[in-house]
Amino acid sequence: MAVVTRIAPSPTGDPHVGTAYVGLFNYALAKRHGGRFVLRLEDTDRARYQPEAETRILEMMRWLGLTPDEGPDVGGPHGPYRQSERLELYRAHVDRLVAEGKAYRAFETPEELDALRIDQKRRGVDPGYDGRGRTLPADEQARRAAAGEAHVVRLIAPDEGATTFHDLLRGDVTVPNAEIRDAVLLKSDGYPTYHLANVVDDHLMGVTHVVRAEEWVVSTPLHVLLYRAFGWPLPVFAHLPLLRNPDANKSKISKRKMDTSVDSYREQGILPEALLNFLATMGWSMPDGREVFTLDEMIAVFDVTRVSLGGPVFDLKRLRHLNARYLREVLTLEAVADRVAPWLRERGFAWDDADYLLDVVDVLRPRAETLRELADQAEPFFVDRIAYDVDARRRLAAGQAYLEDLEGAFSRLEFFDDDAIDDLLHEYVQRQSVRLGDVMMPLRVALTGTTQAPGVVDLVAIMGRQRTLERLGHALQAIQEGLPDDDPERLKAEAEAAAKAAEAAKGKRRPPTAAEQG
RNA sequence: GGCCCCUUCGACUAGCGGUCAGGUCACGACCCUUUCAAGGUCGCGGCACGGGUUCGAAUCCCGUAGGGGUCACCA
Repeated sequence: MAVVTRIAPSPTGDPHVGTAYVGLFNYALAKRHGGRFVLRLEDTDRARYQPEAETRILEMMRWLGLTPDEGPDVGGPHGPYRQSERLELYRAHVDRLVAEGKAYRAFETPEELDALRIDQKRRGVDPGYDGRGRTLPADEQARRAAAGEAHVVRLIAPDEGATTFHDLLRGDVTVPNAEIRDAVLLKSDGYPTYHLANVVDDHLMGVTHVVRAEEWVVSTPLHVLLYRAFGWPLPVFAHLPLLRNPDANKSKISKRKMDTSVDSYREQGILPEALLNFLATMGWSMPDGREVFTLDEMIAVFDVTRVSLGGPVFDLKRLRHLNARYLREVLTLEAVADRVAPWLRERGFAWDDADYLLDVVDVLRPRAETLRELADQAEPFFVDRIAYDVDARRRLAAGQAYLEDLEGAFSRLEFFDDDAIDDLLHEYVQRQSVRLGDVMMPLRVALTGTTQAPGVVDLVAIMGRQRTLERLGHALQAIQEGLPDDDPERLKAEAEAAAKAAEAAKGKRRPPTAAEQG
């Protein structure tokens, strides 16, 4: 039997890392068995619905490479894949349950239910719907409904006994039926609740394995009751552990306590393959212990049974470290250059030949954990003017004499390559009988404006004679003028203004304002 | 609070009756070194607790504690 899994996100906000997490495992399970992966939008909460969230979820899946075989954007034999477009289906199924006496129409208003809960709390009784609507005669239910009276449809859940389901990861889970109330199946606005829509859709879409987050464990018995009411076979259930906040208690991951938006990580320069790899290690591990692996490598050996149940903390440091490893050892130099190029262009940086970019990325990639950091550090290689930070200015003044000598030496250097530069520098240092750093640091600072940068020989070689001499000239001038460029804030503001202007010029986001044009 | 689930270094995990309890991140030290990184070496640090079962328990059972989830006309 073909394996069919699904991810059923709710378009109510930013694309969530939890969706990516559960999506990854569903995708891997389906692909491992040559099955299908379905994406279904659970947009039945019209109060929280956000139209743009829908496209952002689809875009997130595309970005991650977890492309569904069936879904709202790609279609499929069991569509539509948007629950709001399947209302008739749910209504028909509910009608059937009502006709068979397995569900009933209940007419309590939300206010009445609130009052009931308050009363129950006061009496010290467990809160929850008490099934009072069950006693309303069927013809009475039908009459009031036909008259247009607002109502919901509830499932008749057994009061006695217990319901058990088998979880692939936890074994049998049993919940007393007394805990399962007569759940609302169809809301008064005609939309189904999660429970109904979920069961109906999973069945109709042929879902064989329901892999979802642990928060659904306790409602699974209700789903089992529904499957039974319809006379449908049960899918295999597996509940993944909940991703946790890095707080003391490890509570369920929430945007109140940490960044849960995949878009946000993308904007920070996290690579999709690093995020996937990271997510894969949350509760799961490669049988051979490898910690860096691709999606395909994961699929090749994926076994949902290997999922461990402790709630894994979403640790940013580990994500960043993994991302850094992708930048410097997993992806090829060319690939990293391709990834970072858009970030550089966004900053208004330009380069003539691809090799220049490659050289820059080559020296920077061991120093950056994200694409954003890489782009930030690349700035001195692309801008015309650099700003000197506090440390830099101190080192500059101390190195004035060396910089003057080197300006001459570099301009006279015949072959401007790595070896020649290296020789020149070391010979110079030896002749001056000073410490290497006394010369290198002022030079580094003159070239980059900061003390934390790649090796000087690399810098000079990559920047080339012209840019190197320009930088030295500018630095020497600055020193003579008492370092008037000692306001990095101002230069930064200028750079940002320039970048904004470049962006506006491209007309990407909006037309330039009159002020900007003038 | 009721119910359900979970419990190996600070974090992510390997382990599935006999291991000096292994790896990764983080942290610390040292090496390398023109700075910062990267890299290398080493270190720190754990089976929640108590009972069983067994010749033998991180591994099996029970209890306790702790944590999480859930108790909506949200998913």
